[in-house]
Order: sequence, then structure tokens, then C-alpha cells
Amino acid sequence: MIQPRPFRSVVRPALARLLALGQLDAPAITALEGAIDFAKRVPARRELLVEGQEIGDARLLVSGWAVRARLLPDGRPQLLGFILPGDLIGFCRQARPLATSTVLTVTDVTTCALPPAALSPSLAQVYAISHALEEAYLLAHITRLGRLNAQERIGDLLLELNDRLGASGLAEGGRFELPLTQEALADALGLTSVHVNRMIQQARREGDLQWRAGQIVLNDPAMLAVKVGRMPVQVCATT
Amino acid sequence: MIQPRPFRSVVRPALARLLALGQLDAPAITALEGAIDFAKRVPARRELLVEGQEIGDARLLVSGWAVRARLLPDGRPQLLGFILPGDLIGFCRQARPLATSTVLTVTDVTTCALPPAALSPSLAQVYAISHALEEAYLLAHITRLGRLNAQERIGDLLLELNDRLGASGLAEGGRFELPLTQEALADALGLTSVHVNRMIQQARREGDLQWRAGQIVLNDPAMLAVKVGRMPVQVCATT
DNA sequence: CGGAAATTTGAGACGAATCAATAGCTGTGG
DNA sequence: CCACAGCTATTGATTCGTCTCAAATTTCCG
Repeated sequence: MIQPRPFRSVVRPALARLLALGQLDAPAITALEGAIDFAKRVPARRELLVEGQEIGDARLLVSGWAVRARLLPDGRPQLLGFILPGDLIGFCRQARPLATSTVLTVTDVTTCALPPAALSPSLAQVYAISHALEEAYLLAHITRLGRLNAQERIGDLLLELNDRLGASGLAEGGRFELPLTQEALADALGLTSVHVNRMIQQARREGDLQWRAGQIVLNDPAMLAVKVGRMPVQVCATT
Repeated sequence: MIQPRPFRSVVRPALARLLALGQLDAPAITALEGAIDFAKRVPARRELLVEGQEIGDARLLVSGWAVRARLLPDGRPQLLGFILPGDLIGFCRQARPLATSTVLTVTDVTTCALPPAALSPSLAQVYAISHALEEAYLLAHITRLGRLNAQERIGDLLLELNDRLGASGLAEGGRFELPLTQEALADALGLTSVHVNRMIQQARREGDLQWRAGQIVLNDPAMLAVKVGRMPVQVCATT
């Protein structure tokens, strides 16, 4: 029998992530599955949005990783946040919005059109939660940069990624794919790649993590969370 | 003749700021003026929202300053962003939202209920722009903490405050009230108050600014912007 | 006027950056 | 299948920016 939806297994994480944010009714799920079937591939290191340019229609990241980044006058980038499967891209409410940051693909990626929120109240609610979470991650990033030292920043970011990927089934037991170079990590964390390297090695020596061939294993996420003073994220009350 | 609206002069900045964000139709302005007439006073150093607790109805900051902050386990606060007259407080779209940060009054403050967006499309648009701007300021803050040195961080933040206060008429020609201690500045910028002090003095010596009795004067905002590599903020296309 | 808060100053320590070089890995073409 | 190019990761030596601790001074406010 021919498989009608070839990407189904790849697609599950994005859908799983949205479902983890809140109940979705049948029309919403149908619309999302339909949209995902028409997902388009984009190679690594391409611009999905450019800071200051007009944003077209919002999209959903179906698979792969992207980042929000800002390029400084001196050429060095500051990575503002990571966009993972199930995250929205360019979702805003004002008319004729301009991108406040550049969005770059990190890996090969698939994205699809975002079904309109008007389609279902449950869909609108999930989008709102997703948007609120995105802001919460920005706040967490400010705190990381403002008050944590290098070792804590790395640990805290990896824990956030572990949590977020966990919601879509892309992380389990502290283990997940991390398609980032140490330099990219440095650009996110306000450090140099040399120093990130030293701190990663220290974390390895201290038994906090393993990292080989793009695979991260956090040996004890709960313990690491205590070590770096991490706080959980929640944006709405669950009944 | 008796003045019907005693706060009118204090109130203008908040209204001016909203008008600066976009056209507002008559019903929207009427509703805002009406809401502002019932503004309530809150003394300095009170919590308007508490991280993790449910947010009630959104409010508008009419006068005074507030901050979004996160308290770390070790007790030190990280200030995430400043809330100025005309800014929204607790504006979100998801059901039963929880505050992602604590909001503290810095000075004595007045706030009023936020007229519902449903009242007028122009009001909804202005709220959306305000919300998008708030996110843009978070991104700017991440960049400050991630890639600027102490001197640049201070200059860049003061320039942002100058721009934002300028939109409501509370800053003019680089001059504005700054009701913050050097310690608060340090808590926002990921520095110590000792180091903020030294850098402020250096900025004074270099002729970049004056700061006496809570009044800041940026001697040459445009030049300072070049010096710290500052980028402007814009969130939607103006026709 | 008195006391608390905020600012200022100094000396020394430490974390992270910088500069520079080496080693490992990946893919590509001959 | 090997050689080479170009990233990515690793290591070392040194410098620099910011923190820490401590104390003095000024400003603010009741």
C-alpha cells in the first residue's frame, strides 16, 4: 500500500508540539495536517525573514531548526532565540508588520503556511499560547545573559532546549539532536567559541553532559537544573 | 472656571504615546480618555503583577515608571524592561494568562483599565503595535546584554529610553527624567552598581551626558548612537 | 538635623576575551 | 581511495573588563 503522506513521521513533532500547548478541535487538526502536507523545503543557512523587511503570511516550522538573529554593525551576530518544530514564524497581529529580527535556517528545514486563527477558537488559543511562550523564552534569555556565568548559561540553554524539544517528542531523557556549532552557541550566549569550548569540556568532566556527533545527552537534567538555578516556564493556567 | 479633568496635563503623555503608534478614531480616543479619568494611584515599589500568578484585566500605565523583573533564586533581580507612560501592562490573548514576569512600580504611578480592543479596529491595531514594540525592546535588550560592553550598554539603554519617552513628549532634545538608581540600572544591564558608577563618570568626562537630580541630558543623542552602534526600532510599515 | 540610601573611590581577584597555533573531521575531486 | 581544503574543535599564553570587598562621602527625606 502506498503511503499517502510521505512526511508523516517527520511531521509528527510539529503537530505534537501544538497539541501539547492546548486542546485542538477536529477542524483545527485537519487544517494543520492539510497545511503540513504542503510543507516546503528550505536548505540550511537561508533567510526566512529579514529584519526590517515586511513579513508576509505567518508560517509553521514543521521540521529542522531555525534561529532569530540580529546582525550588529561590526558584523557579529547575536542569536536571540531558537525556533523549533511546532514554533510559529512571523506570527503577529498588527497590519503590515516588519520583521524585528532576521530568521535564519540552521539546518535543512520544512515550513508550511499557518492555518488562519479564525478557523477555530482552539487554534487561536494555541497560537496565543505559542506566542506568549516565545516571549517567555526571550525573558529567560535576558536573564541568562544578564545574571548567569558562562557555565550556567550553557546548562540553562540546553535545559530549555531539552524541555521544548521534549514537548514534541524530539527529546527524551535528556537526549536530543543539537545541530549547532560551539560558535553558534557562543553567538547566542554572548560568549566566545573558545570559552564555550572550555566550559563544555568542564561540563563533560563534571559528568553533566555528553556531546558527540551532534547528539546531546544531559546525564541528569533535574540535577543540572538545580546546579544552574533554572526556573520553569508557564504562560497560562491549566484547568 | 473649574477644571473638569484634574489629571489632564499628567495624562497627555500616555495618550500622546498611543497616538504616536497609529491613527485612533473618535470612539477609541473617547474610551481612552474616559478610562484615564478613572486612573488609580499606586505608590512606588509595589507589585502590579507577580510572576506565575494569574493576570487579571490588562491595564494602561498613565503616569510614572514601572519595570518588568525576574527574581533569581539567589535573590538578585534581573530587570527585563521598563514600562513607561502609554505602555500596556498584562496585555495578552490567551485564556487565563499567567504573568511571565513580575511588574514593579518604580515611582508612584497611575494606571487605568485598558479599553477593550473590540471597541475599534484602530484601537486593536494600536495595541498590536504596542505589543510588537514591547517584544522589539526585549530583543534590543538581549543584544545589549549579549554583545555590548558596559559603556555601550548604558548609552544604548539611555538612548532607547530617550526615544520612547520622546514619543509621549516626556523627553526632548536628549533631556528626560530618569527615576532610577545606578543599582537599578545595573540590575537591568547585568552589571554591578559600582561598575555602572564608574562608566557613568567616564561618560560624563567624555561629554556624552549629564545626570543630576534624576534628570538625564544626553548631550548629542545622534553622536552617542553612532558611538554605541545603536540600531533603530520599527515594527510596522507606515503608508 | 539625623539617619538611611545612594554615590563615589580604591585595591585586588577572577572570569572571559584575545591571539595564535594545532588537531580532527567532512566532503570533494582527481 | 587518497589528498587536500575548509570548517570545527581543542589547547596554551596573555590581556582586559568587570566583579568583589571595603570604606568614605554625598544626597535624600522625614
